[in-house]
Amino acid sequence: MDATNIKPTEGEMEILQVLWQKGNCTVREVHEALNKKDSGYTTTLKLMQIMHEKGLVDRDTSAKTHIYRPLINKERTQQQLVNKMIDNVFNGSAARLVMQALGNKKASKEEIDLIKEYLDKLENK
Amino acid sequence: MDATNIKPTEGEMEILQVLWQKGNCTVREVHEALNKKDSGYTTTLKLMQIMHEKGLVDRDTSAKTHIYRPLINKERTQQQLVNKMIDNVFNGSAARLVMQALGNKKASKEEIDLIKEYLDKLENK
DNA sequence: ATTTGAATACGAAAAAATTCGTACACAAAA
DNA sequence: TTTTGTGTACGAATTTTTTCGTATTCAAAT
Repeated sequence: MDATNIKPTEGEMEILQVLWQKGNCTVREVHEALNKKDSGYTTTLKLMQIMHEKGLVDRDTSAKTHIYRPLINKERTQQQLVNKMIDNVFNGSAARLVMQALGNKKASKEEIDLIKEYLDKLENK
Repeated sequence: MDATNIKPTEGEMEILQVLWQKGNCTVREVHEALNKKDSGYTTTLKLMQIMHEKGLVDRDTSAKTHIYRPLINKERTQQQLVNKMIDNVFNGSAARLVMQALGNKKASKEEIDLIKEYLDKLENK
């Protein structure tokens, strides 16, 4: 199966987040990074094994402790999910999504400036 | 059960979209708006009945054909989902989400201008 | 050599979400 | 009146996702 069009589940996304951020990881590292109090180590392990089956991650099994790394592209995956959300939640309007995202308390002054910069760049080409 | 903190499933979101857009609807109207070739009428019906149980929608059963309307707030729900995505997919950065959303082909010149306007408004207060 | 601890493998249970078959109600058309 | 079409109700099957129990392996500490 080709991983290009695969939509990771929510749990898988959480794991991918860690892998994208920290690079190669053991299962334990991921599990600890997630800091899940509500599910055990073997759950994370199983999830990562399934992700391997699906082709979402690769792993090095040469040592006893396996090392996982993401196989799918971060930006492309994010784009897919954002597009899906635009369609699914904002009736196809990217602008609406953006405004909703900016209207919340998570958007700090710095972030807003960053975006203005980005918009200027977008416009000047 | 209080619907405030409920996270609609994907299927439920699709239905809510229609209800938010069109206002009061029959099941058939929703089903047709969704234009799902892969699932039947009773599936949509059942989903909407479950949504009623959960308190996501209300319905008028006085006539034979029931009329459904959304009970949860569109903006608040969108906000919840966006926040979740920011955390879950963009490591907590709203700016990243926004840029990803704007970087795609769905963001037209008009949309970008809209957002600039919005940002100016945000800044001037 | 034995024990202990940390790791994987894997089947299966549990939970969540989706889908559908079928029964039944009722109004309108034949 | 009978038939037909369009509804709802609702249990159950299916599918997807998450969770875990248990067996096993292996290396390091005792």
